[in-house]
Amino acid sequence: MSEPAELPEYNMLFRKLRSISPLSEDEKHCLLTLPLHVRTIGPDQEIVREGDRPAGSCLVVEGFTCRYKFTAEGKRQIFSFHIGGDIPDLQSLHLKVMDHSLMTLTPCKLAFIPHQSLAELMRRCPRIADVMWRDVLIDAAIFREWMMGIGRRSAYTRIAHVLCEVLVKMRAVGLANGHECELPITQAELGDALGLSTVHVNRSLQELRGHRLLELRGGSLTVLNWDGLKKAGDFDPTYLHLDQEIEEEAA
Amino acid sequence: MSEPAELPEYNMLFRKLRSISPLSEDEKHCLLTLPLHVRTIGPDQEIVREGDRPAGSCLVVEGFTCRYKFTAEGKRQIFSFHIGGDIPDLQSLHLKVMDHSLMTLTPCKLAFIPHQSLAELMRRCPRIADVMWRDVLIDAAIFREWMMGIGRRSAYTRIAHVLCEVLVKMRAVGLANGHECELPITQAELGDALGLSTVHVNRSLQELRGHRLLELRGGSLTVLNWDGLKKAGDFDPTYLHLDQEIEEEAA
DNA sequence: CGCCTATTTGATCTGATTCAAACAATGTGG
DNA sequence: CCACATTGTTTGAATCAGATCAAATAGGCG
Repeated sequence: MSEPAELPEYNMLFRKLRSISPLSEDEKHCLLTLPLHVRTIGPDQEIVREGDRPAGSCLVVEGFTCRYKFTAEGKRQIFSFHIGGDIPDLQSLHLKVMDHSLMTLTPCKLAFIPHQSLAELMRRCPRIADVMWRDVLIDAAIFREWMMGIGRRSAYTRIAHVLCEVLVKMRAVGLANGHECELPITQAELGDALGLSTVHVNRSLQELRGHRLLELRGGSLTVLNWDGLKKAGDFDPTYLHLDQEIEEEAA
Repeated sequence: MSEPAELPEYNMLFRKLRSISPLSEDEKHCLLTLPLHVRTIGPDQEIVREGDRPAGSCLVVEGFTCRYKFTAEGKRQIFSFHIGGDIPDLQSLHLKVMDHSLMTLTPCKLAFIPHQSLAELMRRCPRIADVMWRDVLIDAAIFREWMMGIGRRSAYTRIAHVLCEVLVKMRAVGLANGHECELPITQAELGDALGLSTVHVNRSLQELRGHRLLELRGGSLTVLNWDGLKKAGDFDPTYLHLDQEIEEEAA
């Protein structure tokens, strides 16, 4: 029998929670009792739909997913991107009806966790419940930051900002090497996330490239000038509330 | 000695929590053990500042407050408005450093609650902890909805939407009579919340008035045509996750 | 190779900003 | 009770960031 801790689904969950707050051995053991039902899904598949009442939440093990909703006029707003370790619909544990949808952007490995098991875990291990609290609060902080971008920053700044954010988040869970990471997101999707048209995303991206701040091709992001990009994106990672140690090694 | 339940600070807290989920008598009693230190503050006063590490959270008893942050170029984004019963910085219980600021918009009565007391309450009364979970998750849902507005809806729709939201929230805690409520918020503040210039807020508001949907003068909002305003604002209150009973009586 | 999806380019249009000034309402001190 | 200061609302004109429309390229991949 394989060591459960070595299973990628538990491993990603550890790394994510660890990026928020250190975990004791006890707490890790506690986590290992969580039943995770892994499933592989193709790209552009709905996971949960607005109006659903899911009986469990899903952990992203591999791939990229996003939350979104459509306007009455059929315009899409993407609220967040999610990567390995994230539990995008953790909220459905407390808010029974989904007020937005969830889909894959790339092929994904997802692990489903029954709400009951989650609730039990949090009852048995309050420290883990606290980390989950922190997680949903950080989520909210990211929403605020995106709001700030969409409401008050230029397209150029906004794009730089979100790319900084993605890189830092990827680094925090060990999915980036140095200033490079996977980013298989189309310009149209970026636009839907940032409240911009595809055309304008394309042009602003060209500017960022022109300023030698980054490269973004073939589904992968390379930051050429981290300080420059941070400045261009008005990016200060405080709002991500990463654990101090993690944040420092990323500086 | 006066009945504590009659004190307005506890009363507002009850009403707010009640709007999210029904409370048992036991739970109400539990709440009454929370120490609330009431303070009166003038308008446009900072309550907590970005970077602070508050030792308690504050309950709004009377008046209007908002969360906000400034861009590097000095543009302000308001993230949310808060009314009686709200605990705008509940998050500081779990995220020690504030990533945004909090200020009063009008003269306010605020009640401060030490984090320690809050934590104890939630430990002693898990049902109340659950309601608080729901509350911060609803907060996040409102952020998403605002994001949607700023990113994808026209100025006209956006303003209609936020006014619907305010009225529903006021009604939920008993601060509105019918289709009328206090709304002592300037057009500049509305603009900072919706990512619009004051001038454009003014013009869109005139349109809404012109369509006989509402009146907004002297710090008070009157909705003349609720269905019309909902439609104009692409407003569906699902995201507010109000308790069913409350939602129905507001329909 | 040919199909499909994503990126890029060009031209035009428009919702919203900016700047500037007038106007209204409210409050303050003499 | 009035003069004046302050803050908020309204109007007009000019400008611009970003949208839209349309078409050309460029990649991937069966």
